[in-house]
Amino acid sequence: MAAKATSIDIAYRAGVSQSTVSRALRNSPLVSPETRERIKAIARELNYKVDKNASNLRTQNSHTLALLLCEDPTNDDSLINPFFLSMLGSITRATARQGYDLLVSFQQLSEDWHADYEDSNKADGIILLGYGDYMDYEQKLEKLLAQNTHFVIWGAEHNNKSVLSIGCDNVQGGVIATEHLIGLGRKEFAFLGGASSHCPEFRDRYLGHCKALKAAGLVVDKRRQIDAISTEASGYEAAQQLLKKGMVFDALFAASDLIAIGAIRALKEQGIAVPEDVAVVGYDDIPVASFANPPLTTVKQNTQLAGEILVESLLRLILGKEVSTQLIPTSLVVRRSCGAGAA
Amino acid sequence: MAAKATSIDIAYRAGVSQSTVSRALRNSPLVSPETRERIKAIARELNYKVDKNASNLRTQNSHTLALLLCEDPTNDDSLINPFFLSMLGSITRATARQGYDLLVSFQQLSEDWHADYEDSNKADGIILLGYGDYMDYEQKLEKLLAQNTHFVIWGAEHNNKSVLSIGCDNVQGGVIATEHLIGLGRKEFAFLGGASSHCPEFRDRYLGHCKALKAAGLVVDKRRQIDAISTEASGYEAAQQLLKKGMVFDALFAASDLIAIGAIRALKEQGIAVPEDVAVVGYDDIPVASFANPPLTTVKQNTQLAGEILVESLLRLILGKEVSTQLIPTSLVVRRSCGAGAA
DNA sequence: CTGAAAGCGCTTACAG
DNA sequence: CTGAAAGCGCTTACAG
Repeated sequence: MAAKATSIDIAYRAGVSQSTVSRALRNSPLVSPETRERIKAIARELNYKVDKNASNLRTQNSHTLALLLCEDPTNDDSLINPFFLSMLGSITRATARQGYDLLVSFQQLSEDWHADYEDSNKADGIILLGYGDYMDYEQKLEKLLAQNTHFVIWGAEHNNKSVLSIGCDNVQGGVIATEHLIGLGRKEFAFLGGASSHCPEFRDRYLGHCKALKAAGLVVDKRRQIDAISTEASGYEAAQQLLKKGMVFDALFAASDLIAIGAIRALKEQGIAVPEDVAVVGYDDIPVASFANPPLTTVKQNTQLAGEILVESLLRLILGKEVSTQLIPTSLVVRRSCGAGAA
Repeated sequence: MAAKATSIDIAYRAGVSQSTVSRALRNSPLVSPETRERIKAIARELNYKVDKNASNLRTQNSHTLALLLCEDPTNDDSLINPFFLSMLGSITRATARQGYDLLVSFQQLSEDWHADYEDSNKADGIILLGYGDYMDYEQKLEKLLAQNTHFVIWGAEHNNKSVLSIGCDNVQGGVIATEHLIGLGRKEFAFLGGASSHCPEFRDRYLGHCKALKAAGLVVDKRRQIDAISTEASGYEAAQQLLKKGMVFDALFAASDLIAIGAIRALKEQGIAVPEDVAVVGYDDIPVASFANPPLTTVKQNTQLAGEILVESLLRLILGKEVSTQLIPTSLVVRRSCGAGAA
């Protein structure tokens, strides 16, 4: 394998200094167009690429962002939440579009994650992507702040206002899902998913849910809210609990699609028809949602936009520009599980 | 923000030379245990992290791998094949376990991808992950080879033997799916998915399918093979074509789960019961498979193992150790769509 | 066991 | 417009 070409090799062939090569390749106006083209031609020929380690060392920035996926350690069996996949896709694209590279890693594997990337100059900033429970990371976030690390987290607004967070408007999502069901004539609601602040996304969805109920003059019955985590099994169990308690309801709003799908299975087993007896709406619009039986009406998060805003905000933060916590609106995808006409 | 600490700052505080600091932090046996601990304590206190750009520049390797997702440009709407997500997860984990970082990018966005990472010393090697059709990349692969880039591709064995490929044994997958259906008494088979070498994974699944049929003394009817790409819509359409041609069959093997799900929809629309009239087996075991109606029997690829082997092989290649193209065995996940007893 | 020194390949003031 | 030179922060022979 021929040794990799350096700017000195090019300088030698072009008969100029190494500084000129560097300038030409960076399109500096200080170098004459002819010289620049000649140098570029030689660079192409030698398959030259600027050594990022050297240029990053010199300029003290890496043009790289790091994405940390903070997952529940429960589902480590290579089962990533499909919502994250979608986010990963849009973040990857947004990062590339901005001319940055993206390092990806999982939180579990690096005890020392809070410092790993930016402190070692491998990344200029960090995106934290996790579902819900950032409480566990509280201390680590503090440390990140203390170290002046540039980072942005996905999710609900954080208690600490200095933490920049970008997330979908979960309250609004809860509202539109509930309003839709109310509009279809439903009156007795159940909600599956955590309502504690330990799970801020779910809590906000529940808050939106309650807000819409109150606005419509409907009862909020705390007994019809059952905690659940975002798995099919948990949704199944939560719905069973609800039925075992003898609760009567004609509408069910689940804090995630997986919960909704598990709940539908439990309802069906008890001979309860969806949507005839109970209308169901989920949250996330994961790919499975459209294949559920009946196809699931759900609140969709705009992951495309979310990824772009995450990356853009982080970049602004890195550049010292003004940034602010943002909420991204959600939209309802109507399918059959809610009892509306749609296919 | 306090300037980042360097090894010189530590040396100053510890009253030793910078060389000694570097040695201590790298656990060199050349430095006395007491000195080492003292230096490490100071490093911790100052929140010091080795500057990767500097160390990589010096050692000329990056301890980073790059993952290039080569997707069909058709589904760029942040819709990544869930199979890739699973692979991404296991590759990320395997990479971290080996002490490497992982850069992720999508092929579409970087015209010049073949050279981007390794040539700029940002990565020591590249993993190419794509579904099927590497023909489009043929030239780029040649270039990678010519440049002596370290890379490994996911998928079927490549014509060019110098290309290191790791993939699941698609022929064997086709065999076990078909044998299972034969064991259930099915006799007339249809196959949905490309059979040309343009789509090597699908072709191999088809070859395995035919192999099993022949071994059982059953007919291989080319008219019952319809091309399809890995989408629900394509599967739906392919099944419709099959029916329109008046083909009779009691078993259907689809080259992917999405194709199978689309096909089931088409069959149902024609009043054909699955699995009673036609038993169906898919391929991939994507999350949707277990939620399909009926739940889909499918061939599962061991993504966990695959990710590990990809990473390990690439690392061996980088280190100049011996490596060889490998096939990973597949397994059948039996659900209801094939007509076997399982739930 | 430790230190002084070279050098990885760039970028960018500084001097013409 | 161009070149000579410094320096980014490390690692590692070399010399003790």
